[in-house]
Amino acid sequence: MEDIKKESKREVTIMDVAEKSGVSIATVSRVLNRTGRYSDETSRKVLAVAREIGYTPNYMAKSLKRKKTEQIALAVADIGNPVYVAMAKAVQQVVKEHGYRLVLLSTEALASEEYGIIKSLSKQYVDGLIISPLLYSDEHRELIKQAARPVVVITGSESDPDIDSVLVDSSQGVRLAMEHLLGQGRSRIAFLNGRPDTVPGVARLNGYYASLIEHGLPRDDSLVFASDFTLAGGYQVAEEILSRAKPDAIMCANDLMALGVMRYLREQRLRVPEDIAVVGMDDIEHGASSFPSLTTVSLLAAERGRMAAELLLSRLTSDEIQKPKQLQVVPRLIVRESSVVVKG
Amino acid sequence: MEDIKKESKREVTIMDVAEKSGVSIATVSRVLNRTGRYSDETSRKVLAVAREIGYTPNYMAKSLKRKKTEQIALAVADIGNPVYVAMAKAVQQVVKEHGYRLVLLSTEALASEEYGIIKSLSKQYVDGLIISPLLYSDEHRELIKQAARPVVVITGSESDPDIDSVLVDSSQGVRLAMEHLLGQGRSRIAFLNGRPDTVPGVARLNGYYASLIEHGLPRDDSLVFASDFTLAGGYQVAEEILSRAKPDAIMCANDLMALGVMRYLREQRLRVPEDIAVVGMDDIEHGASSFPSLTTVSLLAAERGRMAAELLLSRLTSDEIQKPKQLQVVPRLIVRESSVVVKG
DNA sequence: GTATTTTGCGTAAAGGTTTACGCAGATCCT
DNA sequence: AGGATCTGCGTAAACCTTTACGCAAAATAC
Repeated sequence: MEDIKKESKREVTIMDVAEKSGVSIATVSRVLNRTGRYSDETSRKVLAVAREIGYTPNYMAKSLKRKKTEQIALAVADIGNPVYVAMAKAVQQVVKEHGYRLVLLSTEALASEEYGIIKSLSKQYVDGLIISPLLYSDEHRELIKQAARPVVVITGSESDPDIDSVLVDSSQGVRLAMEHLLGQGRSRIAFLNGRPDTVPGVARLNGYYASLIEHGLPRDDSLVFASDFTLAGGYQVAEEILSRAKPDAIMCANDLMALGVMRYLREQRLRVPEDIAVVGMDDIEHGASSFPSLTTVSLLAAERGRMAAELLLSRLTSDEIQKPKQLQVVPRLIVRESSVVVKG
Repeated sequence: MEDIKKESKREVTIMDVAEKSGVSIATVSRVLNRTGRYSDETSRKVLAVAREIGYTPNYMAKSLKRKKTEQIALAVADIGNPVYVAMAKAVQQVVKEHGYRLVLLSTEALASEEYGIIKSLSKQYVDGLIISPLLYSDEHRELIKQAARPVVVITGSESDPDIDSVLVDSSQGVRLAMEHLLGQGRSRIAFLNGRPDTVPGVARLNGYYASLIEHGLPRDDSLVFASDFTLAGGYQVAEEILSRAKPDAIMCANDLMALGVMRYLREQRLRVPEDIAVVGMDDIEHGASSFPSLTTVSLLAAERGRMAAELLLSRLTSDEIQKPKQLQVVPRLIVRESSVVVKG
């Protein structure tokens, strides 16, 4: 039983095509890229030979020379969250229309991962980056400003004026939802936050507090809970919310946690919305088809993805320097069954 | 108002580091890659300079020379399907442990996309590919065999013996579920397929038919429907299923469609499982927390992802040629509320 | 003390492209 | 017919690394 070493079959290069068709590599390159001048006859010959011997360009070499990869990256915290999937799909569509490819990176909410991506971005396999960081520290901002490729940030309501950003005020979104709940006669509204050290975590909690103040309600920290933005996380913390806060409504910082909470409530034979109203945020597809369907606040993830992609592409294709842009989108309340008692 | 052209600030290269630290580029490269021989003193100096002037390697040049990118790709049909997300997460974890990065590609179920990826794979920005094709034609197989980088296919129950594959017999999975439904006393079981021209579409429909034969039931094509494996698709076709087939159970080819169907049933005030039982397939997280929770068949997506990743990495790291492997996983029935009537 | 090995580092080639430049021949103008 | 312009193509440099090879100096051996 002998070990057979891999024979490293040499790749077929542009030189092979050139030789076999009796022209120079420059000509082959011109034909293949439809650039410069060449006759119809040589074009036909070169293309025929290329197909015959199965030539495909080496993108490493190509982009080393061109300083372009025709790829862009989207870095999100957790691809398990449908809201990022929706964002990714929107980005994908836009970049594809422009002949770019999308590379999806999931950072698992690790700042170190994010730093690494931004830092080595300069010479990575992408021409630009869209990043939606869960955390958005000074270090992020510093790295992004120094990054050697265009970066667009999708984040909360405030960014750095020197950084291209697509913003949404999710604190405002929470206020919309709170207003709705209060309007439905709920008075003891618990708040289930995600990780409180993250951008959305901070913003949404602020929205909750701001809303209480607006309505002259007392701030009661025993009504505030935190989990991790996942369905399982919402499910786990639900018991504690019920036993400790005894609320008549639960405002959740995102839809996944809201669905987790509703699952627990159902298991406890509690009726939503009759016993407890539940509201989420993000407007993921599953919220529309859950039972009861979930009242939520849309932060227009797809729209923001589209805007970010278009902004990034405009940076890549134009070679004039333009002032950094700050685009904004406004949250929208979507009322469904989980928060409105229908009188039979 | 004048157009300011981007000044293309020259990247800092290994030559800059070499010059500033008074050594040759070879030495810098050795220090940076911890390879070959160099003294402690030069190491310190080089590293200091590199950090000072902010050097980061150009991966294009590096991989052109090394013929390695330290990246692998996972191509799936639809990243909007949570089952692929679960798969991706498992792959991500494995490759990360080995110092590789995962690039996620969503083909939107287009065979042409898949062909393109496999073809140009040889000189793309990845060292290997894991692909879970919705369609799996002869052309796929041919291209995969000729691909210049290792490819692992995640697909149904049969592949090519010359291709590294991770398999699961989803037809068997459907039979498990059917057996369960029949055991619950259901007799008029409709089948909601996904796209029937796909690998899973064919397999699952076959499983349905096989199951009927096993139990001596007549084949009734008016009970068979097709959609597109999405939640919205399941929702849309549900009305037709009800009006045309009048079933007492609906076997869905995947969980997303099952959730869509359940949503429609609820809107129609039909009780699941009392009026109609519903079973899905894939075991996505949302199925466990839907109401009622969804009986399903797990095809062990995460496990298959893990296996595929490990297989691919073993191909990449060992340089002995080994016979292609066919790994298999067996489906598992998961009974939940949507198919079992509890007597109160 | 010389002979051998080890150490540290530099030179230069290679990896596969794209592209600026230049040259010869064909075409056009007057 | 002589000059200018256009056309098609080749030569060679550049993109930034890694690495085989070789050489001088230092360390070790006897």
